[in-house]
Amino acid sequence: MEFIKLDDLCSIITDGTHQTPTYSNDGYIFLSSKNVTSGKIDWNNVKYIPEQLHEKLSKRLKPQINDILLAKNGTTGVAALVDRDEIFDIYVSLALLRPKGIIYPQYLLHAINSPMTKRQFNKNLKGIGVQNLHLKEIRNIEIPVPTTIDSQIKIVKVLDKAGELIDKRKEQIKRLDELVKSRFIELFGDPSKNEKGWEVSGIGKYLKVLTDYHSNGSYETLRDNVTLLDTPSYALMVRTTDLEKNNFEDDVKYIDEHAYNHLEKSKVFGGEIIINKIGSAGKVYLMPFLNRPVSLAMNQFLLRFDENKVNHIFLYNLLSTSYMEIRINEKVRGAVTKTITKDAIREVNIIVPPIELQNKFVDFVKQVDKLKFKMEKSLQELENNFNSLMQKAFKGELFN
DNA sequence: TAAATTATCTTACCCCTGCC
DNA sequence: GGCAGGGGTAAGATAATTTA
Repeated sequence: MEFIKLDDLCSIITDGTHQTPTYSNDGYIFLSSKNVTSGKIDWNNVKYIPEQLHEKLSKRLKPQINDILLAKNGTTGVAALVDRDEIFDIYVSLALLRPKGIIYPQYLLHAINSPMTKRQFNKNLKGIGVQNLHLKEIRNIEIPVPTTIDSQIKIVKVLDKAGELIDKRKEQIKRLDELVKSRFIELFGDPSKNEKGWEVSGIGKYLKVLTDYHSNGSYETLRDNVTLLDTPSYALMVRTTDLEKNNFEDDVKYIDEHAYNHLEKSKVFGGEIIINKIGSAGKVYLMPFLNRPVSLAMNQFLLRFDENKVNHIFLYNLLSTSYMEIRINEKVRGAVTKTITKDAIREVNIIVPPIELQNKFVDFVKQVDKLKFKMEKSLQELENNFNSLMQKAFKGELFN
C-alpha cells in the first residue's frame, strides 16, 4: 500500500463549463454538484441544455464511462462514477477525473469517498462564504493504493458487496413507507375525491390545542432577562431543523428548567402534530416520543386533537399526501417571508373518517413501524460494518 | 390597557450563479 | 480558473395589531 497523488493516478483532472447554462425541457443532460450527492449520480433529477449550448461546449471534454465526477462545491468531496454511456455536459461545480490504467476506477471511487480522503478534502476547502475545492488541491490529494490491480479489485468486491446490502436495506425501508401509503388509500380512498363520502370539516373543528411559543409566557421570561437558549441543558427545544433531520441528539438547543416549568401550552410530550409557521410554512411533522422534557421552538405551531375524533398518526399521514400539501400551501402568505396563520390552519378542510377506522389504520402503521425500526437498526449496523471495512481496506489490512 | 396574537425585521448560513 | 455576490431559508427578536 502506497500513497499516490490523484494527479498521478489520473490522466485528466479538469472541471465543467463556467458558463452559466440556460436550461431547456429536453436536449442534452447537464449535471452539476447537485446530481452527485450520495456517491451516486442521480439521473432522475437532471437538467437539460438546448442543442445550441451543447454545440458551444463541443470543445470541452465530455465525461465518459468510468470517469469519476467529484463535487467541487455544494457537497464538496463526494464522488460518483459515470455509469452511463451517454453524451452529456457538466458544470463548473463538478470536477472530472479520468483514472489511468494503473488504478481500477471503482477502487479509486471508494477511496475518494472514504472518510480518510474526506478529511483531506475538508482541510483544503477554500472560500469564506462559499466553500469550494480547487482543482490544484484536488490534484494533491493522496490516495492509498494497493500495489496490484488484483488486490484493488478484491477490495472493490468486498466494499461493493457491503454497499449492496446497504442499498437493499434502504430499498426495503422505502417499500415499507409505500406500504403505509397504499394502505391509507385502501382504507380511506383518495383524499382529493373523497369517494367514500367521509365527513369533511376544517382542522379547527376537533382541535383541542393550537399554540405557538409566543402565546405562553416566554415574553415574561425574556423580560426577566433569563437566557432561553444554550442554558444548562434541561428541556430540548425542538426546532424545524431537528425535525427535518430526525435527529434530536446532535447540535440541538435547550431551554433551562425554570423556563420549561413556566411553559403552559408549549410543552411537547410526543405524538403531536407540529406545523411550521414561517420559512417553509405549512410543513407538517409528527413529533416522536423522546423520553425527556421537550419544548416547542418559535416559529412552529403545535396541534392536539380530540382523540375520540381525530388520531394524530392518521392525520399526519393525511396531511403528508401531496393533495393535502397543496391545500395547506394555498393558505401560505407572503412573498419574501412565507407565513401561515393559526386561522388559516383551522380552515384547512380534512376528511374525518370514523375513529374506529382511523385506529385500524394506526394499528397497521404501528406494526410496520416495528419492522421499520428493526430494519433501520440493521441498516445502522451494515453502515458501521461498511465503514470499518473501508478503514481496514485503506490501511492495507484487508489485502495487500 | 395589557396580554395575546400576528407580522415583520435582522442575522447567519447554504448553495448556486455570474463576473473578472 | 477562481472568487464574490445574491437568492432562499431558518432562527431569533421585536414591532404591530387585535382582543378581552
